[in-house]
Amino acid sequence: MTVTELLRSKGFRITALRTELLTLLQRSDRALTQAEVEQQLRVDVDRATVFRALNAFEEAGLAHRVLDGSGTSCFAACAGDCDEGHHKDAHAHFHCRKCGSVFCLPSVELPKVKVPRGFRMEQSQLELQGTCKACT
Amino acid sequence: MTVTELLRSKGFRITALRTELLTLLQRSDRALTQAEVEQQLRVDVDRATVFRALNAFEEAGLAHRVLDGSGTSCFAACAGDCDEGHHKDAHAHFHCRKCGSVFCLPSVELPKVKVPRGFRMEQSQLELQGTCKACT
DNA sequence: AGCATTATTGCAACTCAATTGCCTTTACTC
DNA sequence: GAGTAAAGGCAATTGAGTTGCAATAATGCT
Repeated sequence: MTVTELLRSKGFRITALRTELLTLLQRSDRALTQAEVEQQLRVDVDRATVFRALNAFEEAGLAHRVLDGSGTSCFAACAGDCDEGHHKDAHAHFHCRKCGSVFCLPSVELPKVKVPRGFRMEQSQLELQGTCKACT
Repeated sequence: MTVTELLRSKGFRITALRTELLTLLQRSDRALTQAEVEQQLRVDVDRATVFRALNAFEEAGLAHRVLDGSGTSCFAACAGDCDEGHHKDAHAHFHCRKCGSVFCLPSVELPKVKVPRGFRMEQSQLELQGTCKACT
């Protein structure tokens, strides 16, 4: 599916920003913060606009959100089969301590865990920290 | 080891705040945000002071930091065998979606994962989301 | 193509946690 | 008890995240 088709299939309108934004996320091999997104976008947009677009993408299942080590949100395009509000990207994320980048590791699967009696688990994330390929 | 001995063993001075703070963290069954810590402390202290104390504890291996779902830091006392800068608390954390609490789950062990060639893993966290015992 | 409808955007203001500089206070050492 | 360095208080700042509202533009319909 093209970016345009993807956007349309979720009921979004086709605007310069949203097209560029989704393309950018798809082409990146790592998750980007909003600040990074703003720098890399060719179009000149307001922070609030990017903010709302990213949130809309997440809710629609076009992108998923990861918290980097310091608590800032990073976004990456979803593999493809995510639904509204339900992300099935069951993979780990790697945070580089040197450059701060967040990588998606589709090869690392999430473990099945048992939570204590009374708790009901709905989702899980596996976060790894270390040094990335480029920084080694 | 008593709280005082613990503090002294890490080279800290014995102050009212730091004693109370470490005691509070040890007695809590869940990780606390700085705001929660400030509310629960009997002594009246500045935010910056609590901030520095928590960071110092983390660096010294007395407490570990967990990010709650929204990016805020939570702190919990370490089990005991953590070193300066190297936390060995290999357990998962549970974030309740209703009350926002963060629980340590010592019973859930972290999986051994293989990272791609070129990456060097140093640490990992397993974060679970759902509904906690009290909120069910 | 023209028009109405409604999503999207820009602007501005605001929240809140996190953070820092600087000066004062105080716990610890000798 | 005096000196020293850590710890604390105060004030100001950063930066991400949010929101309301009015202006703009994409889409559907005729």
